[in-house]
Amino acid sequence: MGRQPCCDKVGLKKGPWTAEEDKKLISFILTNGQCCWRAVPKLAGLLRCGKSCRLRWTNYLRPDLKRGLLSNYEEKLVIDLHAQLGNRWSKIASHLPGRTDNEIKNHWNTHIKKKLKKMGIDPLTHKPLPTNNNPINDDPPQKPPKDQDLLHPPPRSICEITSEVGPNIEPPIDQVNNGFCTDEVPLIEPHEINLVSSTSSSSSSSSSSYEDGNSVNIFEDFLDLPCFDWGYGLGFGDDDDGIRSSSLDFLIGGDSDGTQYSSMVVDQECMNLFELL
DNA sequence: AATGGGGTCAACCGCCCTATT
DNA sequence: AAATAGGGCGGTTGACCCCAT
Repeated sequence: MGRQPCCDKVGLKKGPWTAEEDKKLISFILTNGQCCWRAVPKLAGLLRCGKSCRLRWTNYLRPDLKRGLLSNYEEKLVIDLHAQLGNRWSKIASHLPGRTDNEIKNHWNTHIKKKLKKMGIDPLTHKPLPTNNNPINDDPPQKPPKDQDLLHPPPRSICEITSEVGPNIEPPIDQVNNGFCTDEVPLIEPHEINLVSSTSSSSSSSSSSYEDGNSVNIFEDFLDLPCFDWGYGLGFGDDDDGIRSSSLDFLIGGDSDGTQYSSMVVDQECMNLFELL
């Protein structure tokens, strides 16, 4: 027989997460690490589906997430990667540390698509839009490129396309990124992780509004919690072979507009502890 | 001030691949 | 090998916010 069902979905809560639920989930994962998601709601005392917990964690609560709009460079990288990978958002997100597939997908649909169309570029094919009276359908069914297509990209360089995006766009990725092609974008180093914790109420902060109307800065809670395992796959110095850095120190930082900085260090002892879990 | 429309994004749904028994 | 569940992923929805009228 197979595994046990994920959840029976009976009596489970749906909709926006409350601050209380977030705290429970965060403290559970910080204490126990990411394990079997099916067991998480039960063990954490949440009336949520394990899947919902996973989504909440990966898309919102993960401490290594960047918040706020994508930079010009990130946007360009997304366009570039989308030209190669199609709507494989998770693959695209894996090249942008601190960004989630959901976030990139949303940004694509709400910003980039329009931007490209405005510039006469078909967001699906990344080629110039036809100029005849046969405009491209808004959302025709899109086939993801086959692997062999990825190996043999279209003749027109995506750099040619993305270089048309606008005057604010940065130079082609291959030049900016120390000669890496987009499939070789290096993972961010632990010391480069910069978690912005703004006290403003803008949507680009780490604050979250809850259904009860409260707004909570999640990272304030993190600072009170012990060191923990970020788990594999979070991009903290993990390379493709699963090798982790011996320590993780990163900033919960800010910028020139007065946002405070503080640092959190996860040392080897802590890492060893969680190896055992 | 009211309201309608558009934009944004967190969260859910359902499919599919992989792992497990 | 087959059956089944877990987890990941892309698509979609709906609530909220902002802005123009």
